[in-house]
Amino acid sequence: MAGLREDKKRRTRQAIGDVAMRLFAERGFEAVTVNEIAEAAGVAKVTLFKYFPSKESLVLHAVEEDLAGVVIARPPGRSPLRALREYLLAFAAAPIGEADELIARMKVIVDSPALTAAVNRLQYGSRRALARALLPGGRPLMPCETGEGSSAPREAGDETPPRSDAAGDGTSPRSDAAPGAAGHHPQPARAPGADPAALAAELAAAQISAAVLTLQETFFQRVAAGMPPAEAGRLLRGDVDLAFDLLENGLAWLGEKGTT
Amino acid sequence: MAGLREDKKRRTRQAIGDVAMRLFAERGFEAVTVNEIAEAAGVAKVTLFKYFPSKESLVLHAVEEDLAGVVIARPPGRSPLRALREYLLAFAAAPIGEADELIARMKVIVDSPALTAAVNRLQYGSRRALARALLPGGRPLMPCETGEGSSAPREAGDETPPRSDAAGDGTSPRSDAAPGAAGHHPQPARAPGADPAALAAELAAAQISAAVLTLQETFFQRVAAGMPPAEAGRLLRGDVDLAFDLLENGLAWLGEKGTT
DNA sequence: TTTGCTTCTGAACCCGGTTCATTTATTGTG
DNA sequence: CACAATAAATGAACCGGGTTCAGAAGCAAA
Repeated sequence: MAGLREDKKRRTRQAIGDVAMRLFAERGFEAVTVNEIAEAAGVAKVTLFKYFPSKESLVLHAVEEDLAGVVIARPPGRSPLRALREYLLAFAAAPIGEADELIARMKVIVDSPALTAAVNRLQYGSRRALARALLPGGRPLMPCETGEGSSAPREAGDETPPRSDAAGDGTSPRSDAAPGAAGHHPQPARAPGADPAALAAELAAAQISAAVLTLQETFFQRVAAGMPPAEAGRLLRGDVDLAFDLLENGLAWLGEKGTT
Repeated sequence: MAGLREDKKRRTRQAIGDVAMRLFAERGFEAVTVNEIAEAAGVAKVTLFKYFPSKESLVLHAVEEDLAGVVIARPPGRSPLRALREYLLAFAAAPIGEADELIARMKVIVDSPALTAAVNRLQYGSRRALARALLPGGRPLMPCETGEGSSAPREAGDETPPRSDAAGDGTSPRSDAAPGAAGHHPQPARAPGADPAALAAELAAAQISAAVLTLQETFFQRVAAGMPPAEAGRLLRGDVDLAFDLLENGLAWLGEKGTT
């Protein structure tokens, strides 16, 4: 039960990740080869790829938003948008541990086109999940009872750093599959039928997801540029409110001048 | 001037693209290697890569939305959202030539995770351009004085065609760059300063862009599933209206029942 | 210790993409 | 027409991410 073996595995994984981040921070993501990382970590390349499914995952294994989970787990009576807004506000207010390591990671991400693209890809995946969560699909989506305005003050320090990842770190390398026959998407690719509710959910998910990604990017860039995380968090709170006001109230103001 | 050479080049490019699409349609994107394509087209691999910057670009060289251009070129007095809506409605209404070839292309794209990811990447690029276009440019964004409605500056299509896409079809392969020194992003990565107007533009662009991508995907999937393009276009018109109504009026309805 | 399992390893391989020196057209000029 | 100058095509070697495979440790229970 002790899992002496498990322990060694955990430490190996940690070691690989650490040395990789160190090299990336020193020389940039694209300038470090996986061979170097493996050698520096004292393992074979093939071993490295058993612990991390791709080079990208060495950086992104922790970066993951599970918006769908937030929506699904929201307390009854709360609208999805409000749940998401509060989730992000809580994230912005949470003290960020290990700032240095985090800053380095963000710097590496922001400085690498390949990695920002990978972040985008991750977001695309979570978007599909969010769309399903928004659909009154499976179970009771909205009790409609509209709890009273704004009480329910959100248990202060409850954790919820992004920690909620379902299946390990995304960023899988080979999606290869059978060529001849049918499609082979992660998601079954929603039926092309003309269900306006499904499309509405998909559109809403896309908008929300894109907005959250933009917030995340802005935050990353600020931190990567050297702003202390606490300060960046403070700014992020304002940004979250702006973003969700836009989401809720729409962009009709676009084209008029005084936007505030 | 005749450009006998140019002509040959054009035909070679066409031939490569054609044979590639044929192979992709037969066996799927990932199951065909560039070596095969080159051999089947009767050229060397290196020649293929002189005509197309990447394997993906063999499929995506035509797929490109320039939303920023639509916004910039809109007639005076028209809001960006309205211009975009009309642009998409026009696209939906336009008769689509060469349906068969188009269907095959969409099938290939929809069936390949790598290609859908690439489409996403393209969209990400155009999103930045759209954000810039939504910002009333270097100059006065919100003088707060609210000039009457629309007379604003904006000499129609004069200089500063911010020429979004720099080099032909996107999907370039090597973004490599110097490791040690500063960043090297395509876009200078907007300043992390806290300009709410810039952020609002970025958020609006993200939402719009995501919505358009969703529309595009839906359309693609319908066509790839065998729906005649004319029919898909008709459905697309309704979808466009739904999407832009959502964009303009917001998602506040989320969580209430009767969506419609 | 022996048996059985998991993990690790090295080496070869695939594929997308690039470099480079060389060959093969095409073009413009005397 | 011949002849350079120029542009394009070629093959072969190379790089880096990622996989496969046979076999060599390492650990656990007997």
